[in-house]
Amino acid sequence: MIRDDLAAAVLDALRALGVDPLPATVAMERPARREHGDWSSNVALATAKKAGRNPRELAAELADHLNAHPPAHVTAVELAGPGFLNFRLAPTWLHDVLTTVVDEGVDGYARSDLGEGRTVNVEFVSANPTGPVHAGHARGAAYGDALARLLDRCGYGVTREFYVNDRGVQMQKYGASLAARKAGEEPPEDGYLGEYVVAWAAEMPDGVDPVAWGEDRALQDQRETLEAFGVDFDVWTRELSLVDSGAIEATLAELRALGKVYEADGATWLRSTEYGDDKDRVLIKSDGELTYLMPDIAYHRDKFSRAERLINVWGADHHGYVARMKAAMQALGHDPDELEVSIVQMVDLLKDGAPVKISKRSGELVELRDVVDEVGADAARLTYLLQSIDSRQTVDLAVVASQGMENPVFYVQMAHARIHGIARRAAEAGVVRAGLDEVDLGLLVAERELDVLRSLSELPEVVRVACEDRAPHRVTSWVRELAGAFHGFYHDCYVIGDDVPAELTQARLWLVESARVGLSIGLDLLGVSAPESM
RNA sequence: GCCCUCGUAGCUCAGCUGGAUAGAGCAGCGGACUUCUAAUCCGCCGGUCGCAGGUUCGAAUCCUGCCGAGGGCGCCA
Repeated sequence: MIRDDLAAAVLDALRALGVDPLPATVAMERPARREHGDWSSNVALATAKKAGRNPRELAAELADHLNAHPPAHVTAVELAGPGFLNFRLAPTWLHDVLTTVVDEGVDGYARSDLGEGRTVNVEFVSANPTGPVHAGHARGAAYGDALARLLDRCGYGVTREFYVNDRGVQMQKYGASLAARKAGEEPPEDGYLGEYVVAWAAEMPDGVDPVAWGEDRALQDQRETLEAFGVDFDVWTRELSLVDSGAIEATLAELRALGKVYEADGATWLRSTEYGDDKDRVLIKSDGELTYLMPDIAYHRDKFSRAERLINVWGADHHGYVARMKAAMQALGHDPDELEVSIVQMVDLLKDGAPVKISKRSGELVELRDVVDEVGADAARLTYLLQSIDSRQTVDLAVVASQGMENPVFYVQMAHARIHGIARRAAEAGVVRAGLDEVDLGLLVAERELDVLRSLSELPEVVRVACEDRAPHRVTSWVRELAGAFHGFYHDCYVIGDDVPAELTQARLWLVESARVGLSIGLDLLGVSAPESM
């Protein structure tokens, strides 16, 4: 890659100039301003002090040396500002990018071995099996799935997992609510009041256990809805299966053997304060019932037996739970850093201009199924992936459903549709794309053309950083940028036409192909479809 | 009181882990269609990066303290 080539050349120059000590890394970056060249480095500023040199003088000497021994594609190296080195490159470096993109293709370009084949388990959504998946779950669903896609592209062995909390009082209340509705009665105190309970109760056969039947019904609904949203899980783990397998007992026994639990006030406690938690936590209540925490510890222990690293996607209302779970894993001998928790901040939902409060118990909710039906999975997913999970998000369903300019999903999908529009036009005109090695990419010199290639050149870095930072929204930003560059190209540079020379048409067809590859990769990472026409 | 996240243009948000004159989209104003989709493109307008210190060649970015918003501090899940 050009970045590494330039960095290596700078390092050689530093060595040739006798700079000591040499920096561990040479930073190369894309300057924000075009007049600062195609690439720049702050290496003189960063190393001058330790080497006992004046930054500007050092930069000047480096520039001289590099101009005397220019790396491939470099036409000029300039000293600028307090000691920056600005590199100007011939467009050939971007033609190389094009070749790389189309050679490596959708499957190969912007892939990395960051993960080195390590296994990672991403657990997300994990809605209780007491009702449908609602809009409150959707942000975590879109995030978790996009993160899994990123990890996969970066060389991790990924498992998408859904944890089913099918044990405990909520299930009993849910079952009782179903039974009451079936009998034509109101749900009990603290029961589930949603309309869906009425509908499902009407489906429920006579003589079945309402809790077990209700769980299956809810899971079926959740699975269908998530599938329609583009999210497929590899593993669904039921809490009851941990009871049946003895995993909970085994985990408790292990913690006891390790001396990490004690009895007090009639309850059984975990010594989580030994590992940085604020207070010790109850595992078994004084009435003999397990807390939520105990099976969850067993569950995480189980996940660690199946994957080297765990990533939990939790809502902000669960962040207080992180310290105790990490403590529990540490007590069991795991490295707490191998348990990551991505905290997704809350979503404020706006429907018809008014805020919607989500509450499954009261039945006041917007089902994800309805959102997908109304606005489509693509628009919904892109909306949720528009911004960092660290920021609280306001989702206005009217905006997501709109086909106007305020909705970015059409902007990016349109770019992809236009690419295929060009292909259709080429077919009509009888233009056949020649082999890449027979085409003169040197004809691609217009700024609009080069902008597309510049954007494509950044994708591998974007994917790597997005993966490392667990930040799929960076991919969203990039996709919008590439789409913008492509629309500009599309507007100004005709690919097929009487006044476009045949050679230029050929070069541009390959440019279009490289844009198609880039857009396909980006949209796929987000789980957004790439339509061929709109 | 303690912990987590956020505070950047009228609105919604980026900002590549410290770089040069802080960027997009929307909204507003003004332009561009005989040609591959005008669901597009171009220009203009718009900022004490919450406030105050600190770290250094250099801070929206890192540290500390305040202010404001949201979330969390159960033998609930």
